[in-house]
Amino acid sequence: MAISLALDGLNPQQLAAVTHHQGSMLVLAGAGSGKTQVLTTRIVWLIKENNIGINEILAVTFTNKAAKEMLHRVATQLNIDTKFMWIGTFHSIALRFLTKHYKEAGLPSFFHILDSQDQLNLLKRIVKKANLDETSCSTKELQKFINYQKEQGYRAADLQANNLRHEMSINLYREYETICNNDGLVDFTELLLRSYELFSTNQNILNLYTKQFKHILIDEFQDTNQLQYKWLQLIGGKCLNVFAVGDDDQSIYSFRGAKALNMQAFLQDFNVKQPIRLEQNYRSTSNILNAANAVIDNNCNRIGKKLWTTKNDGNKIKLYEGYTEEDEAYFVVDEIKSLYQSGLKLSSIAILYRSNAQSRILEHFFYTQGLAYRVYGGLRFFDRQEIKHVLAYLRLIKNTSDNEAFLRIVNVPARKIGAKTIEGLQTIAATENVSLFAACKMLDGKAQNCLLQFTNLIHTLQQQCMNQNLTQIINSIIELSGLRQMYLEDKKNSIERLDNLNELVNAVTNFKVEDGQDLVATFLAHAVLESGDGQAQKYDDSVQLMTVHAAKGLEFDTVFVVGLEDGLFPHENCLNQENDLEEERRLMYVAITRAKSELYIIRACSRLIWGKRISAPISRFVNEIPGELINNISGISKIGKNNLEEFNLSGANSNNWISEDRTTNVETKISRIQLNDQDIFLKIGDMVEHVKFGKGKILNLNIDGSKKTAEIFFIGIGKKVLDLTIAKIEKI
DNA sequence: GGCAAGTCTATTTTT
DNA sequence: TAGACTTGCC
Repeated sequence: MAISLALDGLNPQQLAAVTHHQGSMLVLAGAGSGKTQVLTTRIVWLIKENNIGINEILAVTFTNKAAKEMLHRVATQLNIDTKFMWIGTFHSIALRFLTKHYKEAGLPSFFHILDSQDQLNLLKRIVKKANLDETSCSTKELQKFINYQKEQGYRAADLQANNLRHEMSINLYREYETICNNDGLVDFTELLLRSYELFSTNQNILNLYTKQFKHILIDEFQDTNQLQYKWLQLIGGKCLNVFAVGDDDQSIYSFRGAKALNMQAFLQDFNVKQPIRLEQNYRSTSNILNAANAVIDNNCNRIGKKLWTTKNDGNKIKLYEGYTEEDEAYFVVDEIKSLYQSGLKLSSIAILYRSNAQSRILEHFFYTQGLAYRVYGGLRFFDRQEIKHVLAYLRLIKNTSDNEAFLRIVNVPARKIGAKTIEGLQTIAATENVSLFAACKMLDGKAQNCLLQFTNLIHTLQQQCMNQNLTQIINSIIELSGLRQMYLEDKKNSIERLDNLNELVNAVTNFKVEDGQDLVATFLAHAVLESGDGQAQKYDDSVQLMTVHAAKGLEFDTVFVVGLEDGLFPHENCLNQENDLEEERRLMYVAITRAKSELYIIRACSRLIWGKRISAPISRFVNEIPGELINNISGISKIGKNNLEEFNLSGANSNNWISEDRTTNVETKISRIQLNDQDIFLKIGDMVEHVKFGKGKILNLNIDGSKKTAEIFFIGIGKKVLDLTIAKIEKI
């Protein structure tokens, strides 16, 4: 029996969690402790052993990736069609409620979900319309304000101004609400707030679901915010079988409202006497785990747990101290090359960094070394302009009141409908209380013809919608709107954008919905809620580059954590606040615990930040790892082991940031040198190859009349001063 | 519509 | 500082 086999593999704590009977439970699941296995096995156990119906379980996750993984595992263990199961992200579950009860929720039957960028664009227009500028009213701040209020459960009408600025924000919030209601738009937080309000004001509907759901399971509980918690209290309050899994040590999203304190509140509100602790780690070697434990031990605000393993010590953690960010990147890529040559798969290696900007230099070295890599993050498929344009046409076809969609595409491709015409339309729309689309027919003047052509286009597409499938509709949009032609003529990124349009057609063709669902609405929601992975090239075997945040929930054989300097990791903005510093430390904990067998921790003694060369002390988190777990391999630097002494990198041990003025830094000096009858350009920091000494790095250049010399560090040899008029070197 | 000049922004990000 | 993005001008 598959089910008993699944239980056989569990340790006592995991078994207790999986088979927990009555009442709510909190599971404190450490990194690598088999959390997902526990959640999915519990779902299977509930269905198979306790006769719980597949639609009587609600399982909520934070990311689509986690939801998919859960569905996949449940499907394989139960061999059932999981499409009727209530497994999904908070947002997709909320959407499901709202779609079903749109009338009670006060929504039109066809509403569109705004992503963060759409929300920001709309707010920009609102701010502009109110005759405010960025300096007096930052739209990003306004976005934060509105989302925060919604997360607290407040509508604009609930708020009372306590100063002028506050009053302005509230008024703009009110205006935003009005526009969203008129145009049928719902932002991310609105999905949650509106479904919360649906339940709190509509007892019948609430009863329907509190009766239906016998068991509720929540993953990554430490990431829940205030609204999600209140939502859960409403819907899970009567079921009393709420099973929450989380790890307070991996709470890294408090900057966007996550409250790890919800875990403590949960114990009380849901009457959990004794939480279950999963502390056995199945992922990392003992050395790696001990390092993680030692670091996180420095945090005061924790529920407290200690991970252990039966695994061997494994290798020590390798510490490499480069002298610049280039040295750091060079070392990492070179080391990965050796690992690859010794048989390691590239896809089992990850490079983790604190901020996205750090990937650039690494990418450069990967590129020059010809190693396959993949960067996570960045522009996602459904966020690309060409895709958003097509989807905006689709939105407008389905809902001509969607003014945001209208504004996006009315002049894309260009149809001579400029800012003045749009202003005219907006005036008519406001006075006549109609949509911009409807206003097109009312505007007289020069642009009338252009507007007519546009509205005719939309009408034609609407006609086609009646008797075409979605693939045909998307194709029609791309052709008839002129988008394909526009991108054909595009000088930049033409091929890429056309490829993406084709990819969109494929995505639509493969998209399936359940009976009774509105295909277009569902597809549009899918595009917003699951905008998909980064568009980085997918090689079968490539090194994975990502931020530590993005790495949560993943594991790799070999992990390089780079940029371990005070000011970068922990980030400068977090150094002064103890709470912030603790969150940074949790981030470090997440980074370390991603590694299964090999962990490299790396820092640069000096780094170019915002045009200034900064020398920062090594990250305090590195110092929190016991010395006996670390093997400092800086001595085998590919660029020369004496670098650190030679450069007298005082910053390495100082507690303050030392900033050197870039103008006095010789690194920018570029000299033209006559060499082998060929002109080459050399500057400090360049890598060169010498016939006899091999690879090296230029440390200094001395150009004095006809005398041209360079100080170069050669790998494994050390520093040499060479006469550039004779020396046989080549730039590499 | 295209190009040059000017402006902005550098912490993390899922939905 | 540098790159992305926006604005302004012809």
